[in-house]
Order: sequence, then structure tokens, then C-alpha cells
Amino acid sequence: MTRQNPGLNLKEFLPYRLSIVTNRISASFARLYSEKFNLSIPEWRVMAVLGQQPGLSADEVCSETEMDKVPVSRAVTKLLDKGLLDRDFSGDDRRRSILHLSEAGYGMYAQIVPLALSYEEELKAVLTADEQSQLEKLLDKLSLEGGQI
Amino acid sequence: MTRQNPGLNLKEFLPYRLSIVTNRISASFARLYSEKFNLSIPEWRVMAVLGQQPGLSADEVCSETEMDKVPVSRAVTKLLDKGLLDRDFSGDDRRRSILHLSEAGYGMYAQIVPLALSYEEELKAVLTADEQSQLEKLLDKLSLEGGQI
DNA sequence: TGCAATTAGTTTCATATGTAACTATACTGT
DNA sequence: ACAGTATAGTTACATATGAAACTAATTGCA
Repeated sequence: MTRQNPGLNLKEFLPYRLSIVTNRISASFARLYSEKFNLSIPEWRVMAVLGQQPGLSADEVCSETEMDKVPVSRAVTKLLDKGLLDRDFSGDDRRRSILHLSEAGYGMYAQIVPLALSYEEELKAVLTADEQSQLEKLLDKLSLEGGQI
Repeated sequence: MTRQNPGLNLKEFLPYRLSIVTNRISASFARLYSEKFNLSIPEWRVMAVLGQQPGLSADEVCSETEMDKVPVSRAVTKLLDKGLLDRDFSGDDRRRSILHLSEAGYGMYAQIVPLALSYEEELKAVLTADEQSQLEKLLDKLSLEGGQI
């Protein structure tokens, strides 16, 4: 049968390319902290926001990380079990959790951050300074408007 | 306790930003074809490469799409069940499959492609022509060298 | 006040995913 | 020719995930 190709070249298709590149990068970064510290991606993300913004509620962690509340809830449970997190509940609203890295959690966080930053440097080193700022700008634009599409 | 923040701002962290933007885009594109055509992401990817390169083996589909052989195998099974794919086995090597979109599969593919292309256009419309080519170049560089990191 | 509607968070369930084990076929070196 | 190794693809298992149902607490408003 003769078919005229409607012409979608997957390898040139923007959403596909983005996803391949990003998945490679995420996976290799995840290896970094999962192997050494035995953290899942959601666990690391929860720690990362709490390291920077202690006292967030689970719900705020969700909006900060763009994660679903279910993975956040499970990550929080695991981090509590591992002793990496402390949880209180708000006096004003006793449904609302108040989450902090524990001493141990903060210690781990402080070890991962330099790894993360040097990973980022390694990645950026592929690009010129100009390209780095282009990338920032592109991500800004795609975040703002791409989100709605 | 006074803690000096080691200074990882998740929202500015490149791997994180990439993953947020990409996941939003992938998810909204996936909605497009999953709602109308009831295809999973792996199913769509298999169809997409076979639409363009008929006769690939499952293994070749893996390397083309950067997918694991397990999801590919499962997607192929489902697409066969749905009658969207035809499978033969090579005479030279009877382990090796030869995959083609069926008539029905090609019909569906031909409907999805314009959706995909217009989605891509919508996404690119956020960017100037310059930015579009910058993005291409950045993705190239990150694909090549980011892969190893 | 008190009852309906909301919200924070958890649990359940059904599905998706990757690793490792497995089957079947093909290749290699002796 | 044939034993050992490699490859294509599938299956089994253990884990991850999201949607929806659920619990508990809070808010709104009659």
C-alpha cells in the first residue's frame, strides 16, 4: 500500500525531545542521591523544599513541588519513619501539618545539596554562559505559557 | 537551632525546572491522544515510530524511542489486541519481529499526527523564531553531553 | 447553634513500571 | 556438530503511582 507520510518525525518533535533529555537528566541525578542515601524522588523533593522552607504543610509542599498530595503524603510518612523529618500540627488548624527536617534529615540534606549543585554545574558546563541564560529564559517562557496548553 | 542554608533553591535548580516544564507539557499532550484515542504514552510512541518507519523490530522500536523493552513489549501486545498493529517475524531470524501499523492503526495515526503538530505549533508560538532555534540547539547540546552525565 | 460544604491528609484500589528471570532462537569457537 | 554465549522478546514479581473514596477538622451561612 502506498501511504503518504503525514510527517511527524518523533526525533524532531519538541515535546518528545524535551522529555527524552529531561528524563535522562532526572534519572542520572536521581541515581546520585538514591544510591548513596536511599531516597526516592518524592522523598528527595520533600526534603529539598523543607531544607529551604522549614515549616511548610504537606499541602504547601505539594504546591511548591507540583507533586500530587498522595506521593507527598507517602514520602512524608517514609521520611518520618526514617527519622529524617519532624511533624507537628498547627494549633490554629489541627488538620494542617508543620514539617521540618530533623537533625538527621538536615544532615543528609546538607550532604546532598553540594552533590546537587555540582551536578548542575556539570550540566551547565556543556553550555556557554550565553546559552545558560537563554535556557533560563526559555524555561521561564515555557513554564508560564506552556503550563496552560 | 540556627542553620546556615546550604543554598539549593529548588525552583532555580536546572534539573528540577526542566522536569516540571517537561512533565506539564508531556501530560497535556498525552491527554490529547489518550482521551480521544485511548492510547497510553508507550502505545502512542510505538505507533509514532512505526508510522514513520514501518517494519521495525520491537528492539529497534526500543532504541528509536529510548524506551525499555518491557513497556515496548506490553505496548505492542496491546496494540495487536486492539488491531492497530500487524506483526510478522523475520525469516532470517525468527526471534525478530517485524511491526507495521495496520490499516486501522494507520488511520488513527493519521488523525493524531495533525493534533500533535498543532500542539507543537501552539507550544512554539510562545517563543520567537530566534528562541525556537536556540531551544533546538540547547536540546542538541544537552542530549549529546547530558546523556553521559 | 447546627448542618452543608470545604479542606488537609490518608487509605484503598486498580494500573503502570522496572528488574530480573525465563523461553526460544541464533551465533561462536573448537 | 555441539556446547557455551548472546540476543529478541515475554512473563513474574515487587514497587510506584494516581484517582477516588474516606476521615477528621474547619468554615460558611441560615
